[in-house]
Amino acid sequence: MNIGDVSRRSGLPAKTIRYYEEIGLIRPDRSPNGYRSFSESDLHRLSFLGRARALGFAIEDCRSLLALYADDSRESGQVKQIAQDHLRRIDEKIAQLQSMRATLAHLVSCCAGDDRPDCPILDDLGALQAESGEAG
Amino acid sequence: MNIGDVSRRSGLPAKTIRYYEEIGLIRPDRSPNGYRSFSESDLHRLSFLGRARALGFAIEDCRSLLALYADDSRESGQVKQIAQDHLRRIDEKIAQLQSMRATLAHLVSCCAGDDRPDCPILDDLGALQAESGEAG
DNA sequence: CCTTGACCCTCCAGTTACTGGAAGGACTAT
DNA sequence: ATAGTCCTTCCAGTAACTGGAGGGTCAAGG
Repeated sequence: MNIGDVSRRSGLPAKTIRYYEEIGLIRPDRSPNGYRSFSESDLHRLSFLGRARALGFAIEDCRSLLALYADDSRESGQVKQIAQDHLRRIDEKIAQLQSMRATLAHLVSCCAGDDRPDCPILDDLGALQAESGEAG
Repeated sequence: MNIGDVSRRSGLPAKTIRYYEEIGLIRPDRSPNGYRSFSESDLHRLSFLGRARALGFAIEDCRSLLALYADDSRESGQVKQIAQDHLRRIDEKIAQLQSMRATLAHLVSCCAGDDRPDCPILDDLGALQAESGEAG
C-alpha cells in the first residue's frame, strides 16, 4: 500500500503518517521508486495510534503502549498504570477548564453586551490585586 | 521598577514578561543602564494579562481585550463577543475531554492491571476497524 | 513520445506560549 | 577586588503536527 491508501484506511493524514515514521513509531518498507510501502501490520499500528491519540494519549505514551501491545509477556498492570495516569491528567484538565468556565460564564452573564462601554468583564480583568501579607 | 519587582507583584515569570514585550503586549521604558523600567501602568497591564491568561484567553484575545480596555469608546458587546467565543471553545474542549474520559475510565475499569498479559485496553486500541461502506 | 493529473518524495518554516540556558554586563555589599 | 544577585540578549527546545515549495513517478489518453 502507498501512503494514500493507509491514510484513507487509517483516517490519519499522510503528513501525520510521515511524521510518525520520522519519530520512529512505524517503519514502513520502501519500494524501488522510493515510495513508502505499507503492510497490513503497519496499517494496524497506525490505526492503534489513531485510536490512542483520539483518547488523548501523548505520543510517548503511544510509543509505550505500542511496545506493550507487541510484547506477549507484558503485564496488564503496566498498561493500566499508563491509562490511569492519563485519566488523572484528563481529570485535572477538566477541573481546570470547568473552573475557568464558571468564572467566565459568570462574567459573561454580568455583561450587557451592548453599545455602551461599561463592562464587568474588563472591570474584573483590570481589578487591582488584593495584596495579602504584611511587610517583609 | 525592575523586571524582578513586576515579576513578583504580577506573579508572572520574568521570562514571560520579556516575551510579552517582544510580542508587543507591553512597552516598558528603559533605564540608562539598559534595564527595563516598569511603571505602575505597565504592572497593571501585566496583571490584566495574567488574569486573562488564567481564564484561558489566547494571547491574541488578550491583545484585543487590552485594546478594548484602553478604549473609552468601546462597546461592551465587543468584549462579550470575545468572551462568549472563548466560552464556547472551553465548552467544546470540556465535552471532548469528558468523552475521552468516559471511554478511558471504562477501559481502565475492565483491565485487571495485574501481572498477566491480557488487557482490554490494548485489545480495544488494537481492534480492527469496522469498515462501513461497500466496494469502490 | 508527450502531456496531464494524481500521487509521491524531501526539506524547511510556522504554529502556541512560553521555558531553559549560555555568555556576559550592572549593581550592591564587603 | 570580589562575591553574589540582578539584568541583558540570543538561541534552542517544547508537542504534535501542518502548510508549502520544488521536484520525481506513474497511469491513461492521444
